[in-house]
Amino acid sequence: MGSAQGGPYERPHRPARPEGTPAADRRSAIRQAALRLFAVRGYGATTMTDIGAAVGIRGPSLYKHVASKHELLAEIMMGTMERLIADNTAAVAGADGVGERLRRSVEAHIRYHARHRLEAFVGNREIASLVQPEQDRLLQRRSVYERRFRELIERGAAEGAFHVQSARIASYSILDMGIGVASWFHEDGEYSVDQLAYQYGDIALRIVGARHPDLPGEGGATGHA
Amino acid sequence: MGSAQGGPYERPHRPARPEGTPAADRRSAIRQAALRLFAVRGYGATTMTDIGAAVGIRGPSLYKHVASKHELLAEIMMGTMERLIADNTAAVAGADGVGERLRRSVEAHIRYHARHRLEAFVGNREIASLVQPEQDRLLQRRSVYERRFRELIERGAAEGAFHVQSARIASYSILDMGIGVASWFHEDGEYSVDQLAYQYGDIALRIVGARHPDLPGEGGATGHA
DNA sequence: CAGCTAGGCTAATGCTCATTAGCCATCACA
DNA sequence: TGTGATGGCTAATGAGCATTAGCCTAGCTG
Repeated sequence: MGSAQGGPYERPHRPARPEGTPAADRRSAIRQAALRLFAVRGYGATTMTDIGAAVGIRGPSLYKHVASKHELLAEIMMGTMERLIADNTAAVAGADGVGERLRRSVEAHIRYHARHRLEAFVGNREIASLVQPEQDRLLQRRSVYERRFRELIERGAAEGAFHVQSARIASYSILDMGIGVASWFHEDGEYSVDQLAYQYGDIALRIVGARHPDLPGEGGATGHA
Repeated sequence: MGSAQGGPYERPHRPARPEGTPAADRRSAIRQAALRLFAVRGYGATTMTDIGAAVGIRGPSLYKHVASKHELLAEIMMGTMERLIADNTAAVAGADGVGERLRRSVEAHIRYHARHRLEAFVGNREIASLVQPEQDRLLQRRSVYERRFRELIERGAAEGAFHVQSARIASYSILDMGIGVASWFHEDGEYSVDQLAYQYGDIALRIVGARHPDLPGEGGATGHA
């Protein structure tokens, strides 16, 4: 016996569950592995065999857990967008004033892109790899997210708290600089996620021309808490 | 007669050169077509047949003009990076003072990302699709480009003209917001390339905490040096 | 007008993949 | 102890693709 398959291969039957691994764990391990591979090699260059190998099984066995490679991508990307929106909702809740709301929104944005850099990275790069019903849905959700920033800045400008030439451009520049974080941030780098979020919050407030106590401008870093 | 190939196909022999098309033009038409397709579908999802069809020939005929699909991508990406660096060099030449140098650098950065949005878009998204000698060379060139911004900001901070918490983060945020332009800019949109470049120049100066006469903001001109 | 070259074309070639089929061992549970 | 479900595995299947081979015509050159 040994290898019961009868194939010419030497590999013994691995115990089906190395640990106490309920089905859900295995599935999420697959998603994690796929995420890492999509981030490093790109969706198109990642094979089901690669993903399987990363969790210790063969490519075809993945189909016992996921419907398709596309489903994996769609799930990762949609999940990312939804969490971004949910984080924004939570961040903004109970904040008074446009300045505070913008700061919290930006901090949540940065925090997400730093903490979940792979998700964010893939979520931004692989849009063209999505197939049609999903691609449109994703873009719609993204535009909801973007609109929140734009409208917040428009409101701030209308109230006289912000001073921008274009709310649209201000919002894009703030969002895009956050997206960039996902491509260079490293956990063990110079700054912690919290420090990063705080600094980007300051930068965003500068972009919209808000004056606020923490950043007097001249001697900028001085007063900050 | 008609189709001299003898195949079962109905397609007549297209004149080899619809216009006065010297070899170089055909080659650059191919590069253009490849660029557009890479941008829209992604490198991996674009086939040689697609590229051929876009210039009116069959996939295999492309090999009379280019060595491989990879070569096309590498050429596009390297060319983009080199022009970005060259534009920066030209922009900065003869500029006095860190503020002016930063403004001109940013304007050139934005201008490139708006005018050559497809190149810039592909250049940023398809890094993982490059094979090894080229990928490293590209990343090296990119880090040269990034370093220019960072060092400029460091210098400005040292001179007391800029006020940033981190030159690295300031430079990344400026570069990243420019990269973002390539993904949403549209020639016939709300702003011209020049207007866009100017606005982003202002934003960059705000990010680095430079006071400057053009953008008083709310009493912003107050402490102006 | 002979012949070379450039640049098309079709038809292989030889992969690489995602996905499906069909088989089997383990295990929870009766 | 028997049995059904779960989750592995190998071996198709079928498609798509980059690239190569080999052929052919038109047009220039002499």
